[in-house]
Amino acid sequence: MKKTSFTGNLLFALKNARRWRQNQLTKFHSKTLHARKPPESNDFYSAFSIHTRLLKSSLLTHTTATNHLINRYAKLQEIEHARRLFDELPEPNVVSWTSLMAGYIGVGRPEVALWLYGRMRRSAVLPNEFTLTTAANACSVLADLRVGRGIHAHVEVFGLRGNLVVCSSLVDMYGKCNEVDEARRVFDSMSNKNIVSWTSMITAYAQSGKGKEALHLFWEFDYSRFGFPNHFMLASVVNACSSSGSLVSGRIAHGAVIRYGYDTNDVIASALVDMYAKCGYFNYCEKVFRRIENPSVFPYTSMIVGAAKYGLGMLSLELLEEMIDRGVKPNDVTFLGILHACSHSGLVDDGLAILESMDKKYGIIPDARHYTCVVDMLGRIGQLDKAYELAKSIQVRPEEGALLWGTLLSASRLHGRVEIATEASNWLIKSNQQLSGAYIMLSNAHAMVGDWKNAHGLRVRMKHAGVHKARGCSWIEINNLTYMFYAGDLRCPRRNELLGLLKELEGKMKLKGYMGGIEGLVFVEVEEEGQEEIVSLHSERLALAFGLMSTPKWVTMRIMKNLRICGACHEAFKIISEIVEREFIVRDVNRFHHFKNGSCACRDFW
DNA sequence: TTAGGGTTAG
Repeated sequence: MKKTSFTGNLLFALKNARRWRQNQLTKFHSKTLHARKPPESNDFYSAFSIHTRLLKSSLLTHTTATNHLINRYAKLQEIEHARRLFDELPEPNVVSWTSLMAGYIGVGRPEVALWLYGRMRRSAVLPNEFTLTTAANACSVLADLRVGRGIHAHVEVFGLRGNLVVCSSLVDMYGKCNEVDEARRVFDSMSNKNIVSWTSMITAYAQSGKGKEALHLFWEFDYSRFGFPNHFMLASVVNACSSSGSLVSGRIAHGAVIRYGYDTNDVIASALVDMYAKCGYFNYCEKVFRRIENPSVFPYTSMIVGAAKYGLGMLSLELLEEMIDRGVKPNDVTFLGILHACSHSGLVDDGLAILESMDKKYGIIPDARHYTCVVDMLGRIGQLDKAYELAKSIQVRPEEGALLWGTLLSASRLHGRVEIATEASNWLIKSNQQLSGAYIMLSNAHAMVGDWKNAHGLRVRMKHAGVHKARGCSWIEINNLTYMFYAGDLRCPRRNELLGLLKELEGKMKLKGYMGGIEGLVFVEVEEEGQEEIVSLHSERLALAFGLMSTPKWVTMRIMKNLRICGACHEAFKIISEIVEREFIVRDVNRFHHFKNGSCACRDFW
């Protein structure tokens, strides 16, 4: 069947869903009936008993026999047992090395797997396709591009570029390292492909924020050759829909998920909850979530984060309580969501109590990301000194510090704390992070005290360093069309009408207790910075003006520079779109630029 | 005897 569109592909899938499900059931029963060993035998005690037998018969120096045991312990995540057996092997072969490497990845220590690979390369044992796949997998987990490229080179050297599994793992590795073009080159070079390689490539696009490209690739996926999309692929497609903010595609994908019988699948449900939250339909999030019989930590976290986006911090806290009552253990990301929710709903005391309890009650040690949320929380309510002290007390790597000090910079700018903003900017410049914002901030700080020479000097330094400020923009999809809004764009012939509406909305917002204002956000009227702030204000203020937020002052609904769109903005933009000219409607959204960190912006579109 | 794809934050 010829498929020409995403919709076509999904409709085809829906039509064949029943046949496919029947097939799956048959396969499942046949697998169960013909299974040689019941799964219960594959546990630690059975491994231990084999271990004892090998020990008694002095076979622990026999490579093949011991490999079985290493592999079994590795799969059971009993890595210390596997390691001891390996260390005692007089002649470990490629299987011994690969099994142990895979074992270390399985217990969340991929760096040890790569270290073992290095040791193996220095020994007389040569890697095979299994070893290189495992090594590429370790690089994926670590997002280690440098080592990943080395593994790719070894794939070429050992003549394994034609191996389907090896190449799929390379596609995945490049995708996880955010080198999506490289992933595509490997994908295109593959003469053999299957559903896994296609899923890897679709996922690479979706996870790099290139949702449109992911969906385009999905259009090309040929069901008749590779079979119907499975739950892996559908989860990625749903993720691609949220990444592109495409509600229309998301709903169609949801239809396919239901008909394939995956709607209560934990992982897919998490992706659906996330998609509806990002596309502005929180009611749907709840519907999807409540259909899951026993939600794991993933859907709970998606819901907590979704509620946080809508300023429903109390709901996020209730969900945390609910999951704990049901015996679901929150993880580090759950707490990020909770702290984010507290920060955006002004629940500072709750947030601080949660931070305190993370380690004590749940055994999760807060890291730089959690502290960044707390700095954000304190910064939003103007407790800049506390936020600054906290930021200073945390030891961070430059990448982690970019977010931490960038957050502090935004908060100090918002509250007019020039001295803290200057400290934050200096940290960022010294660490070579977020240079444009830091330079502009420092320049503004000098300008504020009349030091124009230094203010100008910093601008010149910024130019010399090749640092440019991205132009802020927002976009929203309505009826399958994408509407773009640029900061400070004066080309709209009815801009006065639009600005009048914004003014009116701002007035309404003030009545609701909003204390901020343009003067509080921008110290000196600097073109680039002013543009960015105005855009962020548009979305935030519009959302607040519609009275959809529970605690307006702290709710931020930034849609600038990313694709997270809230329901309130959606409504607001619907109204605005009625008064702006058609030239603001953009049909081709394939030219999105993407930042390395996964956030997404559109530049130079016009 | 050893290998690949999906979800949650900012």
